Amino acid sequence: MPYWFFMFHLLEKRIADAFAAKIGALYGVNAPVQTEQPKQAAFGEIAVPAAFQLARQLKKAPKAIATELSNGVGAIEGVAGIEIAGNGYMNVRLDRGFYGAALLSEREMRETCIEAEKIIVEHTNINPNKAAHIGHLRNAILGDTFVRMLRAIGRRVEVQNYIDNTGVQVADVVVAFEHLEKKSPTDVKGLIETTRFDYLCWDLYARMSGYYADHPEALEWRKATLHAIESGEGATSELAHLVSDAIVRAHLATMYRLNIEYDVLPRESEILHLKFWAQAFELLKERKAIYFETEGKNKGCWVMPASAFKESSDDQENVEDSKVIVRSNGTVTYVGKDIAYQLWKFGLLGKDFYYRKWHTYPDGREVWASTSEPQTGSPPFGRGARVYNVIDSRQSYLQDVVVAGLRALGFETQAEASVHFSYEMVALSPRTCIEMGIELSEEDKKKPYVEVSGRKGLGVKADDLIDKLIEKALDEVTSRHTEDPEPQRRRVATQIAIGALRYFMLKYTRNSVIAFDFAEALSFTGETGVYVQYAAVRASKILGKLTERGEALPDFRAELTQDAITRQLADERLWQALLTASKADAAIEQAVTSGEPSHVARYAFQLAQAFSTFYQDFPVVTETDKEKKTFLLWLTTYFRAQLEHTLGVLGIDVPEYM
RNA sequence: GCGCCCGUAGCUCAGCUGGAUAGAGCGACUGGCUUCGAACCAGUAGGCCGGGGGUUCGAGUCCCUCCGGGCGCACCA
Repeated sequence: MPYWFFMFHLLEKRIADAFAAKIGALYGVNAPVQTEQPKQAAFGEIAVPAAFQLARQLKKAPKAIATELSNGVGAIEGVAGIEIAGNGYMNVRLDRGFYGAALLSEREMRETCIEAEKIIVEHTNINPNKAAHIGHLRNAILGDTFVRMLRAIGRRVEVQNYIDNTGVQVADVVVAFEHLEKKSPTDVKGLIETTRFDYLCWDLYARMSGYYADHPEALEWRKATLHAIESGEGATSELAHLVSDAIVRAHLATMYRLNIEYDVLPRESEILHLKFWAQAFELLKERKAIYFETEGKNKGCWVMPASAFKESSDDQENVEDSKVIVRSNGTVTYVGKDIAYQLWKFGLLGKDFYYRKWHTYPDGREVWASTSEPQTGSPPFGRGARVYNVIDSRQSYLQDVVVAGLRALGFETQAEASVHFSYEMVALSPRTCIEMGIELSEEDKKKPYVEVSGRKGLGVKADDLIDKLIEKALDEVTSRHTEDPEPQRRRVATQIAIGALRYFMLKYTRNSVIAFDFAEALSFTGETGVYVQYAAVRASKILGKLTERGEALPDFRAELTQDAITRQLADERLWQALLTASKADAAIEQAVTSGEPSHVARYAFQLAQAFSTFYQDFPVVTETDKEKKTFLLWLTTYFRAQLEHTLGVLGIDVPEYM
């Protein structure tokens, strides 16, 4: 509902409706009319290809139909004219004065009506056993941007970051502390306070993986540790909580550097202790979604039949493909727990966590973490109407099984509303591996990219990359503003670095593999976040220059009549600039529909390009014609607002200067 | 073996439910700062959209097939 207020959308709909009505009246055909953007600006603003679709049904030349329609459709408010082009396109030209005047008065119409339905977006989900790396950054930035997109169009969103604090990965670091390092919980507490703990664990985890490879018998330690962690008691369990809590704090700090915040941290330990799984298990058995296998390789396990999650063309059921949910020793697999968690997200489990406040961000937002101790005064979480799981595409098989679980339980609606928001991995370019001193095999050298591996400690740490970006940005800022105090320069440099990083992770579509390359990520020219920020800063600079000259910003609504706007927009360059700038909300909405944050990034870049050409072509403050100057100033403020709005959706700040 | 993803300019990538002359950025080459700061702008060169079939008024986009690359397919998480 809210986006019909956006001018471009409104006109598109108006045109589509008018044509649909005419087609109904003339030919008795009832179908929605498509509109599209013409390839070239010279063709007008909105193209209607309806004549092509009709040509077949009516057995009539497209051009003849187009002629009849465009003559018959009559006057549409906001439309200046319709032309026939090619062999049947109807190109619509907007009434520029009408459009400009509408935009000028539109501003306070951007009210957000928040929907009652809650959307849950789960992202980040990093194993709390070591520092975050660039792959995790893609997940978090993608997830956070999608959240911002949803909120921008008025949706109510809850951000969850699932913490697997009882898994093998945490256990391995605990094993390393206890057996390799001989550390007590007190020792580790000391390390947490005095060292870069997430980095320390990064190395320790890699060491432990190596140790297992050389000493397979050490896997017994892992088994015992997992057991201890699961029980929730004793020094080993205490150590595990110390490690995972400290690492979670480190991850949240890293993500906060990127303007990423969360609402709630559901933790695996509570899923265990509050017996979420037991509840889900009963449901799955009761509704016959899983069965007890009595023969074959899965003998003694509770399994989900392959037919539930695989579409096989031939109906011969392959028992080998079934998915084990409960092992023969009675323990539950990862997918099983995930089904329980997914049920909870929709409020279908019949159980809930307790929550304690984990952290309050400087802006006042609170993050809550699950706990098994009864608490009062926490806000409600879960019970989403729609759930997006931001998880890389390698897990699509498991995600399919989880959704199949919902479906098998009879929760068809919720299965439909479960979205695996998948994306491809971030790998390393061979060049970057060499730069980092990583040794590559002959085979790897030939590959276009090399997969990162936490086990091997192979990868780029998120904070290292951010630091590197900030230092580079600081050099650039310093070269332009030598006289400014260091903290100020650093603040600006940080905003630039984050802008560059977020944009870099967002400009690729979700299913293209990013071969991470330092040279590309550190680039501040061309299609980058920095370019977009620069445009916004320049727009502000114009307005700053004006006040510096002792001039005030005109009252645009009073001074710019529709006639004045029509006169100014007769200049094709200004019209194109305004048109591009007016499409921000349409771009965001389309990106939400297609689930593709890169569309917003690309629009932001186009917007900045449009501003940069405008900036080059029209000196604003020195303009002598009063009406023109007023118009140029308005366009500048409009650009500035749209740039800031779009960058905000991307989670990128506009620096005070650059 | 089965499933998913990718193949578009030298490189990195866009291309919305099939639509007009396939677009950006980087790199290369030409120009433009006594400035609302050039982290910019204007321009040039560069394409059998992996190959082959098909569907139709129309295919980079849909279907089939082949080739090349990646990732999954655990009683790991």
